[in-house]
Amino acid sequence: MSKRKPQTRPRRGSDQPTLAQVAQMAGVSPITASRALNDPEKVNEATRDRVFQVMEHLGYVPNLIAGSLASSRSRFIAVIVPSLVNTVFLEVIKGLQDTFEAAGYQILLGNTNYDIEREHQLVRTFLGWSCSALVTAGLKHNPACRRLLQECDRPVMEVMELGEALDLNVGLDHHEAGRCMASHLLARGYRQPIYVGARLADDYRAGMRYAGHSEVLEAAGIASRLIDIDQPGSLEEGAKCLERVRQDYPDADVIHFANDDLATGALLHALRLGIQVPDEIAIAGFNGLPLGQYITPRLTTILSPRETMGRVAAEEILKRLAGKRVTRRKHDVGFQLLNGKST
Amino acid sequence: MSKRKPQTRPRRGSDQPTLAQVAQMAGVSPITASRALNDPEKVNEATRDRVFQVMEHLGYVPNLIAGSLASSRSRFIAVIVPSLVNTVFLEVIKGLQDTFEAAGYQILLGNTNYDIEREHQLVRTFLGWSCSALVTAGLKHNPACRRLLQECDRPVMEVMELGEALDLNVGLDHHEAGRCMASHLLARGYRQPIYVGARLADDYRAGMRYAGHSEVLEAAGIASRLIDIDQPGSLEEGAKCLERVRQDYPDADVIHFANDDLATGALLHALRLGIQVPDEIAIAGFNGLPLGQYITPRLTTILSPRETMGRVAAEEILKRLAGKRVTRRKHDVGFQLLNGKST
DNA sequence: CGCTATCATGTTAGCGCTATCATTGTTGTA
DNA sequence: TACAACAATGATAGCGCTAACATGATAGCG
Repeated sequence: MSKRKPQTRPRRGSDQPTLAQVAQMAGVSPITASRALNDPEKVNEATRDRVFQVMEHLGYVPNLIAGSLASSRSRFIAVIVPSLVNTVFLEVIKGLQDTFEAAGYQILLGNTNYDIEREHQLVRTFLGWSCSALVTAGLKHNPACRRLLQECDRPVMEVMELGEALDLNVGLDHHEAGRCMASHLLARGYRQPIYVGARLADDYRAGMRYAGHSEVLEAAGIASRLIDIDQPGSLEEGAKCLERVRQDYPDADVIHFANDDLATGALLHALRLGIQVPDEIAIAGFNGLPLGQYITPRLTTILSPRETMGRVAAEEILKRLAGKRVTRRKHDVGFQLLNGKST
Repeated sequence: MSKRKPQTRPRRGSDQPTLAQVAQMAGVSPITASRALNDPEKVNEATRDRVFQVMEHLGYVPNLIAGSLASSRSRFIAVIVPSLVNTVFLEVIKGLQDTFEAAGYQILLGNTNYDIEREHQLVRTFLGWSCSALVTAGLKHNPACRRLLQECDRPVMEVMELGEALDLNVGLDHHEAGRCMASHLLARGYRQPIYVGARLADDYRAGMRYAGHSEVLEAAGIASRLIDIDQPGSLEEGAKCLERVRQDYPDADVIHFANDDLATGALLHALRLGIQVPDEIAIAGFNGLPLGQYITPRLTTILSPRETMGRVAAEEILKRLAGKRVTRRKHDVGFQLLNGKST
């Protein structure tokens, strides 16, 4: 028998109408239909209207995958965060989202769960989607991931903290924030402070704040003391920590918590137990969450401009993508001491 | 008259290595290299190792866009929520994310900002990315969007509330939740309740809870009263509402808030003003956020299983994508009355 | 030994779109 | 009138990958 030679092998992906079909019905070439969508000014108005009418009629939905492949541009922005539980990252994401969505970009969200290998995997995946830029929380990456980011030839933005960045960098100086709060505590007369963090190995930015805190204390001749619990920060853990400090370090006159969740938990628990804050023990936090600002006594904390961080990061990336020369690679969004009544 | 020369027109997208290059270096055909990645069992182990070695050597990153186009499958899941500010949606997203990411799917997150036209636009975009399934918060869509969802021929999941769904549906009965809380309030002896919501036109699920609330009250011969503020729910707005109720409705004996943010704000404000809760006025909320459960008096509220909702929704979709017959299209995740000390 | 089943790999032809260059007709202008 | 400049559209050839089918080698079996 005859061997079947190159015969047409049907293989339609979806049964959606294609640009080619639209073009044919409108009596134009596919490229004109394409231009009507992506470059409307280059197409005669009458033609354009006709094309749009057919699109409407057929319920045409552009296949963005095909378009991206052909143009090797994807309008994706990769965003990699270590956690979605923490509202801090959520607010950064929101700042990014609002800005990028308005500019017609789609965010690809990745969550590493504080696993640095996972980050590498996510970066690979997102590069595979031809993302236009990458945003990652923090400056810590494994070597392979760092190499990928360095060589991927598109804007790479590291947010949250400032330091030796690969490319763009928007954040705040956590070390300085730790110093700031410690100085405040000293100025208020506290001499037996204790720092309480939650999983500092993961939340290494809290560790940086502790380093700043220690530095200031030691300069004043005071030894710094640390408790690092093995639970994510929460109201409940904050309460537990308060009790633990009262028991194990009865001389402590102030607890400097790594975040507002812990601090607020401790504060509420103190109220409940009838412990006078700040007279018996003072409490400070970090983040400036609404909650801490809404209880009495108002929590002393440091406000981190989270949404701003996302917005600024997005704006800088957009500038780069628009081909503008970027003068400043590093943006310090700063922080603000909220002098409450808990210290 | 020589027309034109079909001369080769170079056009490389990125300068990344391609599968073809990998294949050539490994001395196999492209399809074998492709199989080594996507169907490892179908390739001889020695060959596979050789291919992987070359990939490693070249720093090959698979172009997922090309792969998706060729296979018309994308491993994207579209998730459309009306807001990112509200932690409620965040927790649903988290449930979705964890489950889908573990199954190798990537979430495409869209935020409508309570704009129903925007939802339509997002659905179009996401269909353009050949997403494998769509998840939207709520059952309300504009007609064009509804048609798209109906005809897109892939799993469509509507989460948050139960009702007349297009396809799959996971959520809870908000009307019943409203009834539940109202019954509780009646049982506790309150007779002058007032319901306070924030932007009920947007947050229509809170409106459904109000409907349930009214129904129960009216059955008991009590007229229902409503305040609908034009701000998103927050601690601060909750506090303002408390004052407003005290002034405009001095007879009110309980405030049933549409959410815990408002309720907690009111509760904290009452503490601050020295108003006795629940003796002078009782307070109830909805959601079961940790905060409300962590203050004294503990907030009476209804716990909505948010992360569970996301997880169940993802699991149902995955079942469908795996080709399993889905027996139940509708999943009621229920809710739980948290009987606190504020009522 | 002939025959089928299975494995490992290859050939060909797209997926649906856009970059690049080419072609036509129209207008401006010296 | 000649010619450049432009506006509108089209022909062709990919983007990088995989589906569908094909092939050759080896194994299994009565």
